[in-house]
Amino acid sequence: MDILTKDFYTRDTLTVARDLLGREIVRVLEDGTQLVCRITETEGYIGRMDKACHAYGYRRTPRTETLFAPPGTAYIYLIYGMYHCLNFVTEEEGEPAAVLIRGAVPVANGDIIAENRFGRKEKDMSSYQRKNFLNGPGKLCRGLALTRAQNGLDLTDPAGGLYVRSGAPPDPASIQVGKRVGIDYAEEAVDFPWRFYL
DNA sequence: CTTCAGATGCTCT
DNA sequence: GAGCATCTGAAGA
Repeated sequence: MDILTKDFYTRDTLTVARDLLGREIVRVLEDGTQLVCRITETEGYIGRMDKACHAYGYRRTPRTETLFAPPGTAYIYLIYGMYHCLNFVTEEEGEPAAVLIRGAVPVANGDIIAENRFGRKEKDMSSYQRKNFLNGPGKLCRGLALTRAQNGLDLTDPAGGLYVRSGAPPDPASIQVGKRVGIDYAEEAVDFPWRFYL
C-alpha cells in the first residue's frame, strides 16, 4: 500500500482533513514492530484566520515552530500536563496549519496497542474499553506510544518510524461534519464546521 | 446511561 | 500565574 507523499499534505487543510479519513497510520517501534490504525476522526486548524489554532495570526513560538515546517511533518504536543495530541502539518510551507487526528480503530498489532492503553491484551479488554479504545487524541497517542519525542518527524519518510498509507477510502456518504471539540475559548471559530468523522 | 472533580506539567504572559 | 485541541474513575439516575 502506498505511503502518502508530500503532495497529499500540500493542500487546503480541510480537504486534507476529510481525505485522511480511512487512511492508515503506521507507527514503527524501536524493535521494528508496526502498530497500524485507521483514521476515523480529524479536525482542521488554520493559523491564518483560526483563533483555535496555536499559530493563530502566524504566531511563532518554540512550540508552534513545527507548524511552520514543511507539509507532511508530525506536530505533537503535550496537553493538560499528561496527554499528547498528534497532528499532520498541511498547506504550503510557511502557512501554519495542521490536521488533528482525533480518533482511529486498530488494524494491526492491536494487542500491543491495547497494552499501551490498558496494560492488557485485546481479548482481555472490557466492552467499555473496546468502545473507548482510540476514540480521542490523547487515547490515540497513548496507544501508539507517541510523545513529544516524535514531534517534527517527517511523515513522508518511512525511516522516521511514523507515516500514513492510503488505506481504503470510505464511502463519502458516511462522512459526518461538525464543530470542533474543546476550543470554547476560540470566539467565532468555535462554530467552524471543521471536524470530520465516520 | 449521565455528570463531575481531579490529575499534572508545559507554554506563554 | 493562568490556562490548556483530555481522560478517568466514582457516584448517581
